[in-house]
Amino acid sequence: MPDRIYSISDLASEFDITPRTLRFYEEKGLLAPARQGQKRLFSHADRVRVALILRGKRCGLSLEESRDIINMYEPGQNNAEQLHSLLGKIEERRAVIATQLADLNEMMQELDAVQARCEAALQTMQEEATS
Amino acid sequence: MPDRIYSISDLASEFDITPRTLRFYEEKGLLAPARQGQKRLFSHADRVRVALILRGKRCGLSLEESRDIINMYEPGQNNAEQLHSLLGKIEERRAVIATQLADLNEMMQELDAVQARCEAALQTMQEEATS
DNA sequence: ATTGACGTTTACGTTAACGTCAACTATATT
DNA sequence: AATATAGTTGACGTTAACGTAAACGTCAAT
Repeated sequence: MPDRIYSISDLASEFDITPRTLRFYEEKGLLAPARQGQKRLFSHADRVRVALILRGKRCGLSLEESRDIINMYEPGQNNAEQLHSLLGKIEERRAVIATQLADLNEMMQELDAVQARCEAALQTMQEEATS
Repeated sequence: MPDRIYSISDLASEFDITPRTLRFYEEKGLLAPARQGQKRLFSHADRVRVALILRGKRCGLSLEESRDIINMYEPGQNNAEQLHSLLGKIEERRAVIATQLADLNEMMQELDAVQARCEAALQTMQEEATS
């Protein structure tokens, strides 16, 4: 049901955030849910945007960066200049992500090494205990 | 020269941060440079720690998280309980990094898709112009 | 001897991303 | 009608990670 409508607390509980957070995201221009009087009505598209924002956060993006990237996903009808500028931004972002991937892989390798040292130390302790 | 000594501005300019930042890291317990009177004397080991902190930041870690992870790298002489706890933390961190890697790869793929759409749009505009 | 470059501590200011009230509205239920 | 439930808009508080400014020490060079 892609045309389902979500209340603010529906989305809040689903994504394990507070209503305040969703209002804040709207205030910052990351969301623009429909209204019925005062109440916010979140669409499926809004829900996807929330998921993208949270993924961005997990990657260490600021809300502003997330907003920019999410806006990339909806090119709309642009002129050539805008498209070129967008391609440039995509290249920049790609570079950032590339170094981040490299950094994460490094950290992972080092954790492997530390883990190996830990297990070796434990092994040694056990051998000493049974000697 | 692994025994070289760095001034605070040496490291600041090398890593493109301010002296204030290095003092702040010390204040937060991430660094503990030697002193000669008032002056801080940064060793090669301190330099490595700074690099680790900054890599952590690029990965979206808080300073506290970076400090914890860096401390993992120097197990020192621990007892079995500490080693087990450390192994647990390593596993947790490994899981976080794994999802982060997945998130980044997703973002990268989506950027690929947006880029393709952009280039296609530009292509179309060019063809229209020469028709 | 004073200027300038570099360092120090102390302390207050700032931004991002919300948390936490308070006071109010609307709707549904008992 | 009164209560409960879910929503709203301010407005102020909070934490992390520094920035910025003041006031001072030190040492070499002019």
